[in-house]
This record gives sequence, structure tokens and C-alpha cells, in this order.
Amino acid sequence: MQVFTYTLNFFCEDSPMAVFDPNRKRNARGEQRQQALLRAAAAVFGRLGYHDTTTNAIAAEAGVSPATLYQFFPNKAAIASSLASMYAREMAQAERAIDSESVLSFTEAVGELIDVCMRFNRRRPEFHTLVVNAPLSAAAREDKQVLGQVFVDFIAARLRRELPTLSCSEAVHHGQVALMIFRGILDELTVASPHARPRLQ
Amino acid sequence: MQVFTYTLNFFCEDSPMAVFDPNRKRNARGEQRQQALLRAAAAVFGRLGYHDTTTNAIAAEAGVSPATLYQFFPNKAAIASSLASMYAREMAQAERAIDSESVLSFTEAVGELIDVCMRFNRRRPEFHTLVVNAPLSAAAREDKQVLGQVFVDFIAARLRRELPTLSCSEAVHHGQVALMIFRGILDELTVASPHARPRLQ
DNA sequence: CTCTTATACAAGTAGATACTTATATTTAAG
DNA sequence: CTTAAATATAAGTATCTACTTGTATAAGAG
Repeated sequence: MQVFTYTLNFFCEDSPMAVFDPNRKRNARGEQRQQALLRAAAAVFGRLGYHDTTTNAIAAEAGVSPATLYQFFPNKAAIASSLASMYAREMAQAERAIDSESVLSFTEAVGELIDVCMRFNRRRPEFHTLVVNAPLSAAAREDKQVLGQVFVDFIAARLRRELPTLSCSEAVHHGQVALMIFRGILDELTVASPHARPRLQ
Repeated sequence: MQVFTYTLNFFCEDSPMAVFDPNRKRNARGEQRQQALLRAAAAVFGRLGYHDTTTNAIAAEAGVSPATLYQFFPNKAAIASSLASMYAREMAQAERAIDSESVLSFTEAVGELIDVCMRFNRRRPEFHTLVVNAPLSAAAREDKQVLGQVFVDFIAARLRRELPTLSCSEAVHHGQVALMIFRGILDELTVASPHARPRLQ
């Protein structure tokens, strides 16, 4: 009996009709829809936060039916994860581009770093909510973690150039603390931005 | 017509049978239940966060039926607000009790302050979630705001004693930044507590 | 042109959860 | 002891929301 059931399930798997298929070929219209859905999701997440954003609202914002959304994303968390990944990678790249020829002083470089991060978070207010409140996929968590590492490494590298006596692990630790501090300030900072920055170093 | 309707609604208000009545007299059993419900809510909020905590789970944790919960609280947000208020007041009091005779140096006093806050957040892990994720009542927001003010004032007062040349508004501003920094570190700190503190001053 | 596959959506469903109703039991004041 | 009010719950309901189903149309490869 057991074997029979197994066999049946194995060969005639009553597949749940997988309306979303990760390997599906996309045409131009599809690619555009997917981008439009991501933009719509960003807007709604930004307005309402992760929890209060419904997939129906995202679909409505994009001007499509809820069912269409599920042609492009398996579930709500995947949309959030996709956005979070994009943003994390984008921001990491922006950070890596800062002072690539190493002409700035430590203070200037850190000032630039903060500026870049602040600008990014002002331009993409939804990033914060997504990272804090959304249940991210492993890939998105990885990208977020890399972003943190880029920040820490940036600080640590500048710090060691400024103070060559500093041990490597000490420098990294200072970088980590700086990251925590920065996140703390970001939390309070959907408003009133240029006020607090001067005190950061 | 409009007037008539108004009158009807005013006098014969089809009251929703208000199972929760804020003016209801409580007996001993009631007071205990209410406390038990708050303790249960704290436990579940701590485990699951605000959004994933259901009123049914709180009732179950307290060993009562869901309906009983609504004899004591009008809704889920009121439970969260009640807890957040309690905790904010408790923590503010603890902060005010630090170094009441002003015998500590600035560095020592701030160290004490951080210690007290850390201990509190370790003892009441749910406080953070409630403050960050729950839709608090006006009263609870007020208590939270007062707590922040106590923190800022503590820092500002010590700072001005240490550096009498500092202007009052400058001192307060430094206090505010310190608060932001502290919150940022708390965010990262459900774990690994005694590691980061030394670098704070 | 044809046929496969992608896109689209109307119209759902399933399951969860905040909250209610009706009613029974306990408390305690008079 | 009576009685009104407080406490308790079984058994709901209403609503919301993530997600599906079935089916129709548009694209585009050959």
C-alpha cells in the first residue's frame, strides 16, 4: 500500500500547477511587467512598511490583477527579497566607488561614505523597512551581509592608513561599531538629515 | 432626516455591548488575570515579535480563553501599549536613580547608564519590538518620548558638569546623538552584549 | 499560418486572526 | 440569602490576505 501510494505520487505527481516557474522564458512584455511590479512594490513598501503592504496593493499600484503578480514572483517575501538584494548590491557598489584613487583624508572619506549612505536611504526609503522587517531569502541576506562588510572594510582600511600602528582586528572592530552607530542614526532619520552628521567621527 | 438619525444614534446608541469597559470595577481575581495576561503577552511578544503574536496565543499562554482577554483589554494594540508604557516608565525611573548623589565622573556615570539600559533590554527583550513595531497609543508614545528625554538629559547634565563651557543646546544635542548611537547598538545586540560596550564613550 | 508558450485576469479559495455573542459561574455588597 | 455586577468561556463571525484555478488573449519561433 505504502509503496503503491509512493509510486503514484512519484510518477503522476499532482503538481500544484506552479503558476510561478523560475525557469520560465520571459518576453519583452514580461520583463517590463516584472520591473513595473518591483517599482510598484517599492512604492507601496515605502508608504506602508512591509507588514501592512498587501500583494493586492502592489498589483493595484502596478495596474495589474493580483494573479498577474504571481506569474512573476512566487510570493510576497520574494518580492521584498528581490528589492532588498538589488538595493544592497547597488549601495555596496556606490560605496566601493568612493575615493577609488585614495586621494581623500580619513575624515573626508568617511564623510563621503556617510553622505552616500544617507542619500541612498533618502532615495530608497523602503530599503530600511525591507531589511529590518521582511523575512529575506538566503540570497538577500547574503547581499545585505556583504553590504555591511563593505562598509566595515571601508572604515577599517582608511583607519589603518591613518594609523598604521592599529592592529587589523582592532580596525575591523572599529568599523563594526561605526556601522552599528550609523544604523542607529538612520533609524531616527527619515527626517532631519544634515543635522546629525557632523558629529559622527 | 439627518437630525432624526442623529438623535436616534445619540440616545439609542446601538452600543456594541462593549465587552471591554475601561471603568469596570475589578475584583482580586480580575486584577490577577490582567497581570497574568500582561506577563503572558510579554512572553509571547518576546518570542515572536509584535506582528506574529496573536491574541489567541497570548490567551493560551495565560491559560484563559480568547474571550477572557477582551474583558481586560480592548484590543491587541492596547496590550502592547500597556506593556510599553510600563517598561518605559520603569526604565526611566532606573535611569533617574543612577548616581543620584553625583559622586561619579562623567565616564563612570555614562558607563552606568549604558549598563542599566543594557540590563533592562536583556531582561525585557520584548520592549524593543513593542517600541519599534507596535502601533502604540498616544499615552505609550508619550512615555517612550519621556524615556528618551531622560536619557538625553542625563547625558547633557553630566556633560555640562564636565565641560562648563559647553552651551546648553550643544549639550542636549550631544545627548540626542548619544541616544541614537545607543539605539543603533541595541538593534544589533540581542546577542553578543559585553563585547561592544567598552568602545562607547 | 500554426502551434507552443508567455501573459493576463475574473473570480475565486483557504486559512488565519482579531474580536463578539450568548450564556454560565463566581464574587461580594447589602 | 439575594442580587447585581464581575469573571469566564464555548462557539462562533467577519474580514482580510496570500495565493489559485480556469480560461482567454498576445507573441513569436519555425
